[in-house]
Amino acid sequence: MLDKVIKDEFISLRRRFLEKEFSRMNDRQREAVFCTEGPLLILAGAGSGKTTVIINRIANLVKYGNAYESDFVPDYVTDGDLEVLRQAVKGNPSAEILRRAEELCKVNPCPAWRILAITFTNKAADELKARLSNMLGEEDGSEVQASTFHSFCARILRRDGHHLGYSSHFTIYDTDDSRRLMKECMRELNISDKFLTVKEILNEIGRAKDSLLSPEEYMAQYSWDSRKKLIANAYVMYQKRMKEADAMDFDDLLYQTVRMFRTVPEVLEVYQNRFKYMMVDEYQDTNHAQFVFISMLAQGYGNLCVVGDDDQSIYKFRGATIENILGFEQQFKGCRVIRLEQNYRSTKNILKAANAVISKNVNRKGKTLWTQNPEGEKIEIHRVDNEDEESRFIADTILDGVAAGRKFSDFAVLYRMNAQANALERALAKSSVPYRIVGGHRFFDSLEIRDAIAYLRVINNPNDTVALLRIINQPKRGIGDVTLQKASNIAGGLGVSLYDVLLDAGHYPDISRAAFKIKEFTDIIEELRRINENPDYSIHYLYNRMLELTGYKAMWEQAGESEAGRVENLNELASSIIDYEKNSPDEIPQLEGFLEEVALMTDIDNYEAGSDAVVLMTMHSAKGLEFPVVFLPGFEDGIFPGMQTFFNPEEMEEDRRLCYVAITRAKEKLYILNAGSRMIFGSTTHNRPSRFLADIPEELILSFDHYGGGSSSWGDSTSQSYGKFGGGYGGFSGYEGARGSAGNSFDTKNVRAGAAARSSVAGGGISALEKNVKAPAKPGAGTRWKEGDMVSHKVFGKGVIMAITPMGNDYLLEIKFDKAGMKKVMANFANLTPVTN
DNA sequence: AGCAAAATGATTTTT
DNA sequence: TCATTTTGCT
Repeated sequence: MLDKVIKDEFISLRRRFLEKEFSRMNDRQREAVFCTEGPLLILAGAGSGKTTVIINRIANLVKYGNAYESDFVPDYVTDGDLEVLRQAVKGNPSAEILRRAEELCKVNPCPAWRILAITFTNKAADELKARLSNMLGEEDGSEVQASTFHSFCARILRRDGHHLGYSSHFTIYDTDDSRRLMKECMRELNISDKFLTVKEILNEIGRAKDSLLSPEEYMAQYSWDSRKKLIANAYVMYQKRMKEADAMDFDDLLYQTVRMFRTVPEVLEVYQNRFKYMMVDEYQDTNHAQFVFISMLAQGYGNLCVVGDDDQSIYKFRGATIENILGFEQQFKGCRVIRLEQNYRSTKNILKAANAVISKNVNRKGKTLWTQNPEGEKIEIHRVDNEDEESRFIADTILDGVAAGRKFSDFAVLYRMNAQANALERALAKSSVPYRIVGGHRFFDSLEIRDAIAYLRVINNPNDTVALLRIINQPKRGIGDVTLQKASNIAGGLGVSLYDVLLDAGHYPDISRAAFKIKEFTDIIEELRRINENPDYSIHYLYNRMLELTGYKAMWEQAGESEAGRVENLNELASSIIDYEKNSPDEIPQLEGFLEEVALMTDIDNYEAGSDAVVLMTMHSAKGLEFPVVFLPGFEDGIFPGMQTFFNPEEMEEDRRLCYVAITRAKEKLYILNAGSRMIFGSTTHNRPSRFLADIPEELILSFDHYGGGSSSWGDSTSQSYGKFGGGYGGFSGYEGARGSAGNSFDTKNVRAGAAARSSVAGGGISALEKNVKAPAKPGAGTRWKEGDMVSHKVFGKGVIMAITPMGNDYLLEIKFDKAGMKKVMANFANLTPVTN
């Protein structure tokens, strides 16, 4: 039995040694690193060194286990050992001393493979692995299970999914595949897309899966609601088809895994026992299913650490529930909470602005970031005429900055909508500013790439009917919809896959007419499948053969100059495949592996700060990144915060969080812009400055007003003031112009502004509407209305317009009809004709 | 079956 | 505005 004095000194020395080991972190961060046991919530503000904490925490677990908080002392500790520690904690100890000290300070170190680290992006997972390998050595570093929820679940399901009747080769469907499949289901169930759109149904199914409701449970729960009953039917058929195709969508990956954990406890136990420590990054972005998934695993050892920032929860529309992070303390009793509030990224001014904006939110844990960084420059807020001026201002400011010694890559432009990128792109190109757009149209979403991938998917899994239908007549092979419809029916009747039917199309009289053409197609696929199964051939060889044999590439090559980009993309995909083959951990890289990577990949993963170019991306995509100078265009009510947020406080809070995220991307200088008028989606809007601007304290900002209501230069006419908002803003919030509409339905989701609303609002404001000239007679081609006009309605008959209210892209008319009485109708949908007395 | 014209939809999108 | 999807026609 060791002497208590020795014990106490040993423990205290061990702590000092560990503190020295992790001395590069601040106190809070270190506390998070050493807190290894039980549930832990780390509230990590923007730029607070969150990733560093995660990495060091894992490193600590692998190297020292739970040594810091443990009072365990090994029996063999001698006076000599104490001396080693004493030397190790002061001055510059020798390597030998250090090595022995490290040995002495281990308490239940955890093997790297028993640590699970969940991230949201592949990029984050890869980064984590790279930095861990760097810190712990390749050996341990690569053994830490760092992956996304989805790829981790996919791995589990490939191994154990047979319990649910899935093969280990199941295909992963993306949203487009799901849409196609749902369209099929709706056709068969006779659900009109006028009544329920594909999107609505898939959204609802997504929510059901997120709530872990099976089709049957969903049906039972909502049997009283006829609309939901229809959705339930669609859900049932959709899941059935997915199973038949041996396919899972993104939501299935989690939903099915949890379902399997519930029904087959032995499988769950395997994973519970394996993972002694678990960490979840970006916890504020988890949804309910992910919460249940991770909770189930955590029931094993209970060592669950989640890291996140409730103020940066911006993916509610993807199912993220901020309640997961807000309620963590309730859900995991005895949980410890550590706040990381010191920011290492931004200036004091930028942080103060961010704090001020986010403090207006009610639904939050509450955190105030602080920094030791300098005060920094003030935030510049500029009001300009329109989006072209806005873009020009940004281009000019960047050029000035570069002239003053900055790099192009120091600048980022973060916008709310991808559609805002167009104007920026034009201006930057005009000024020869190198730029890069991240996100928006994704490479893997382009038509030709999706087709090419669909071919590979059919080769990999011919039961993948969605992929098969996508490419079977692409290029045209004379296999039309009618034939495929019949073939599908036969397949359904026989309980086999569509491809099986096609394989011996000759046997079925219904489709025998097309049998020859079908055989030509299946012969090609069979040939390609043989190539795929032959280990002598690489994936990229298979890919090239596929492009040749199917005639798919030739199709685009013959399509002329305008489609040259598609051919380029097809070649680009070949490089991706070769890349995959090079980097694949497998001895012989498999097509299946490539397809899985593609299915779970996004373009943001490819963002690297490599080239010296200005970066353009959405505020969402920018989360986690930082730039010396940030421009935030489009700070206008109706754009940011968006229109839909006005009536929905929760949405408003989400947009406010997004604003917080955007502001905190800036390290040194922040420019916020807004335009008096803006052309978006083909119609012009007139907007007031964003209400978020009012939240930023005056003393932090420099305000410039270039808004001249038509003047196109800010050179001389610039009014500068050091208070808030230089001049008065003219204009009104409303819309002019859009495409014409001939609709005569009252279905609000189809509401569109028609040519009827097109006008040049010179004087600004509703007055322009009121002053407007008499409506021309042609309906739908320039018709406008004013109060007192006599009109005729298809259903309601004759009436007089009593009131006009602008609403969205349209106008709400209140009409007193002779027979039908007072009615409210949308101008562009009422299909009114003027009545002249 | 295949084409051109018309309609449609558009916030954000870690997988 | 713009790309893609649906439609209406031959």
